[in-house]
Amino acid sequence: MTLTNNTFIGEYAYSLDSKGRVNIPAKFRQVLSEDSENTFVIARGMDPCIWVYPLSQWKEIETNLRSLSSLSKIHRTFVRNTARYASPSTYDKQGRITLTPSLIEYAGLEKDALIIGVVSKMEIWNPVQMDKTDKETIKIDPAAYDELAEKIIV
Amino acid sequence: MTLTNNTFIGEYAYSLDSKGRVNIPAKFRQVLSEDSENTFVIARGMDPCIWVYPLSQWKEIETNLRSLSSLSKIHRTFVRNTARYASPSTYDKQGRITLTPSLIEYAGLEKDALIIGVVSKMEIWNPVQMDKTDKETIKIDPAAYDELAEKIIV
DNA sequence: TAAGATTATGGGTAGTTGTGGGTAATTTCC
DNA sequence: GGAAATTACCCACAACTACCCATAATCTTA
Repeated sequence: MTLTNNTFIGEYAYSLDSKGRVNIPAKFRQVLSEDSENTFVIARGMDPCIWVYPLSQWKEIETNLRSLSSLSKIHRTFVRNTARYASPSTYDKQGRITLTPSLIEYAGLEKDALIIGVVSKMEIWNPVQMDKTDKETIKIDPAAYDELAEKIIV
Repeated sequence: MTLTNNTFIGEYAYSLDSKGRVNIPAKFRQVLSEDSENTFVIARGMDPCIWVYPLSQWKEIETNLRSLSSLSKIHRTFVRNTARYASPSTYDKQGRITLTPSLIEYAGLEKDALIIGVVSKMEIWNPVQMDKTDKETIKIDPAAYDELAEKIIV
């Protein structure tokens, strides 16, 4: 079965080893496009988790960041905050990437790591934090969902 | 793994030695394009930090500065302030560049130096100053910030 | 069901990287 | 021109990282 390139769905439970390595689900590695050269870019997520981009996708973000002028304070700040915690990571022969201590701390990762495919990228969560975030999410305003409905069909 | 030339991301903690030298992260040296000949240009940043450009990129900036007319006061000032404190620095066999006393003072650098890749160049900060700036950043207009994020982030 | 292939996890090792300091060459200043 | 200070270049060591191999668990296929 051939799935769409660079499209990640599903949830996987892995463990983080003492060297800060996590496995990338085999299915995700298989759909990673050739031009990403076995490499992902890890970065801070908007939620307390790690975002993992295919390299090719990250390069597009870089291109967009380049278009922002350093003369503008808000642009400078945005570029810095985005690039600062990002780091390329090529998976090894066993299919693992190495996370940076800074990102491990940011996501509050310990032994268990939950990898979730969110279509264009993936997220790495501490399962405990994911639960907590789930519960908070219930409180989301239903009106916001209605607004969404106008943008996307499920 | 082939990363994009002259594109710097990530954060690194280094120390400034008694001779005013700092290490350039190995990853940054690896992506520095050939035509920069192991050389960076250091300059005053808009924030209290040092901006470090690949030589090749700095040459482009020089070209742009040439195009600004000296008839305009703001142009004159901008060109003067940009050029004034700029200085080329080739890294040694260990990968270190030497900073000028003037720039070390401007950035308030002491023992610790935080090097941040901001895509087209890098920044060298005193970690304490970076923290302070981070906290001030919270005051930035969140709506404008979110708007930027929507344009850039995937 | 059994055998083979793939996948997840742990650990060892050689090469790379970061840091300190030394020495020779160059510049500055009297 | 010569002494002092500065700069550029070199070596050495400790820490770390990338790469490799081994093993157990899981999945695939005949």
